[in-house]
Amino acid sequence: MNKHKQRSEETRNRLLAAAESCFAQSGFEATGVARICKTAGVSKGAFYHHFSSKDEIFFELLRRWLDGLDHQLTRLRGHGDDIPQSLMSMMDILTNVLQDAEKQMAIYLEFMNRAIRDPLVLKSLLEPFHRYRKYFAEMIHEGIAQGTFHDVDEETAAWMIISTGIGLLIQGLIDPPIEDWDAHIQHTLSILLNGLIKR
Amino acid sequence: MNKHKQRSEETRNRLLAAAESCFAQSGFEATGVARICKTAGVSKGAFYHHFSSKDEIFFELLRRWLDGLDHQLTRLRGHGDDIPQSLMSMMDILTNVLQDAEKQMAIYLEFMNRAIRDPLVLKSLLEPFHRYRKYFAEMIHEGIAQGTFHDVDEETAAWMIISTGIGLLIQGLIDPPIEDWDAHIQHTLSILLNGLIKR
DNA sequence: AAATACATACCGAACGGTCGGTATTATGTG
DNA sequence: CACATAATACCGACCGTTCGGTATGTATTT
Repeated sequence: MNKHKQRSEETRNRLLAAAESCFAQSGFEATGVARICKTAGVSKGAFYHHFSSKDEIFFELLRRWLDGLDHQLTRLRGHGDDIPQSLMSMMDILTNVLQDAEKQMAIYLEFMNRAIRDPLVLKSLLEPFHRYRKYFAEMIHEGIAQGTFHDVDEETAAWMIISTGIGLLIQGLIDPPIEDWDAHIQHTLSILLNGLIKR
Repeated sequence: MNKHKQRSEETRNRLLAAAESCFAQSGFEATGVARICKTAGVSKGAFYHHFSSKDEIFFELLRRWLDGLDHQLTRLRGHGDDIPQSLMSMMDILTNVLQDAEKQMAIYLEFMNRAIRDPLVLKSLLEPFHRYRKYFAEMIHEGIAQGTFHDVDEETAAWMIISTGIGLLIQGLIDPPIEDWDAHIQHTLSILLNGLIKR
């Protein structure tokens, strides 16, 4: 029961990787199951042995991504009460997302694109989205209470932080000559924090 | 020579409207030409009489949208040197885009989604994008020269303004319970300007 | 032998696009 | 004016291809 499991898991991962690459390259609809199989170097039989449909492999991809985000979020949770600093480190998550995805980023757009049409995808996407926003809003609330921040509307500010993240991601996707993501993001965040911090 | 042109143009517009609606609802790939025709209430023959391919009608839609943006941009160009005020009015363009699209917004995502894959779409999208960014950067440069703004990196700030716009659009798409776009955008912009204006 | 992990061959549906034909309108001629 | 001719706008059956998915067979491990 070992050789089987090993081989099986490897095939499954190859399929997932291939699907991710194909979806990022051509989008969900334009990608055929046949091409995923060819990219993975396996047959259609193998595909339908591991996944019941093209949809299912997409959902599995989405699930893994969201799990990764969640993992990063919980790892960063609550260390110290220097709010601006915490905000900065929260945004490191974004940096990670932007950097380690790089060429595969296009699949995020695919996630969003499907989310608009498919309520199930929407729900999966929205839940962590809201968690993020809530978390940001709490931090800003705390910052205001401490007197560090201006008395801005917390919800709006949280919205804006996420907006900035999404905007950066998409601009990075569409207009890619970004040499130094890290510096760019730092720059952007400092402007954003400037708008929040009292001086 | 009149009845023909009239009827023809109306059919063409019906097809364009139908295509816009279908693409927004289901995406480009998932929308069949047949459904566009059915929505428009005309035959396939009519479709291929007016457009040489499904691609072409998509490009026409994109072209019209970009033309609209350009029109709004040129109408607002250079009136007064109150930089923050000008910036605010520039952002009115965004408000317009967000509001008058509303239900049809999803097609913007489709534009972006295709831009990643199709160099031609990308070029069409990128050019006005760059124009916007350049324009914002110039305004910020002027603001810095006037002493109104902090000495931030102009390019980064321009990037950020656009990022905010895109982020708002996408969040509005995915997470729609926005009752009052106008107030929301005003709020957001004031935070952004806070980060730029000296006090 | 039984089960697992795949490969191959194939199916019906749906796709974008074509094509021969018709109905309506504009135009040239007497 | 009448009437033939040409051009335009449109119809809808149809074609080749590709798609997601299935049915069935085979090799390998337990």
